[in-house]
Amino acid sequence: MSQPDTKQRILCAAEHFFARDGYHPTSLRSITTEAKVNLAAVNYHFGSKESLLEAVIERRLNPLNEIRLGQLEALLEKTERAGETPMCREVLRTFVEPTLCLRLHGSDSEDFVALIGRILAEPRGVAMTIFMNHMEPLMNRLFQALALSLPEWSRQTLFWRVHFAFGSLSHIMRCHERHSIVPDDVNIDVPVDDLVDIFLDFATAGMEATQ
Amino acid sequence: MSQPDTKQRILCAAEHFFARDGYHPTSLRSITTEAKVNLAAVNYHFGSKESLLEAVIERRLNPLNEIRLGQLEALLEKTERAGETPMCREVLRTFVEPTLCLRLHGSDSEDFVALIGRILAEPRGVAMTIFMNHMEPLMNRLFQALALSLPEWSRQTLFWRVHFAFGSLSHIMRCHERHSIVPDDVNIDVPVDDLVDIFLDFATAGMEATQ
DNA sequence: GTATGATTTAAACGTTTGTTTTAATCGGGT
DNA sequence: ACCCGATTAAAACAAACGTTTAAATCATAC
Repeated sequence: MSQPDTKQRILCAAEHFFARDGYHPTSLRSITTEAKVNLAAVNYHFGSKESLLEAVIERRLNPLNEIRLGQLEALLEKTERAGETPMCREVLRTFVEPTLCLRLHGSDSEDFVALIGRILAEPRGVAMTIFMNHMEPLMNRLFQALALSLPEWSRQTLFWRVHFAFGSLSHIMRCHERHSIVPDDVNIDVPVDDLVDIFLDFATAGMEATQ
Repeated sequence: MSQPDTKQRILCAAEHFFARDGYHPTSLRSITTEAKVNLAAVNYHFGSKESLLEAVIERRLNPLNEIRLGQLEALLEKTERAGETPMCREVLRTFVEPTLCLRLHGSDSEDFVALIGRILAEPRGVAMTIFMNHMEPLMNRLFQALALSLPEWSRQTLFWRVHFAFGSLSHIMRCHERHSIVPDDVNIDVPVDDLVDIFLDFATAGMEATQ
């Protein structure tokens, strides 16, 4: 093979454009031009534009969800051994920290974070079905764990608050671009660890709020 | 004029499709078919597809922001007369309640809420610039009011938390469709007033969280 | 070296897109 | 009754889209 990484180059270029411009506005021609491959390579290697999107999602989401699930199970095991109940903040952290870590410069997954943020914002989009299939087991486990850490709240209340927390998270996943109104004296480039804590302060308080 | 409401019918149909499918996937042909007008009517009355989007946004956003700003100014006047500081929850309410009220069945603005939710999720989209121009004055005023009600927090902290709160809000604006995983025993159709309170419980606690 | 399967290439495919054009039709003022 | 600007209608426009085709090229095994 003269260029053994054709598929990878397509995946990277597609990830880049899908994240920046969205799925529909991105043409296969712009992807293949950026990837320096022939136009037909997409259909040859992936079958269709939609299958390409699926491949882009799966390449990063599967490893990410394994990390998330691993951390969550580890936390649950640890607290159960100690006869304790997991803290809401720590449950959330197992989900949030691996996510925001991908925003690190040079993590080569920066685009993916923005892409997921966009997917979460397109309720009936092509990507949502693909995405949700890969998220459902983890989501159910996370919901269980949160119910364990917040036994005083009804499932109804819990559901909405998880919803809100995910809304917040998906919002900042989209926003390494500053498309919102940023006051002059606010620095938007905070280290990832700080951002995780800033977010967990907010989300944990929201989850634990008295009615 | 045989059909004096051609423009309005186009606006409604466009709002419907833009909200459901997004801006790019929606064709002018599907809009004009639904509106029962000729294809050329869009370009005749609005100039272009993008200008149509702008008109769709402005038709509802301007009145909405007037209500929001009116309630906010009223609150600030009232508390100032009483020599008090506005409560964070009430500041947020002036923004959130008029928004979620549009989700009411039969408010004829249900589609618009979902559309705004989508716009907020497309950082570099055509709609974002249009949208932000109309939001900036209100956003600045809201940020001022929140700083007043939460004097103990730095502008940096405040900024991020406003960001999170808006993320939560935009998320539920998109989700009168149930695209997320809903447990069987959770009823997603809560009255608007209840949803406002459920949201304000979460967001206020998040805004006021101790670090 | 030659045959073989995998990959790349260039070109064309048929649709669909937003927009423009040109003619037909309408409604109110003189 | 007639005219005129505003609106509607049908048709065509060029451009861009995802996909397919068929030939050329490559790497590898015999």
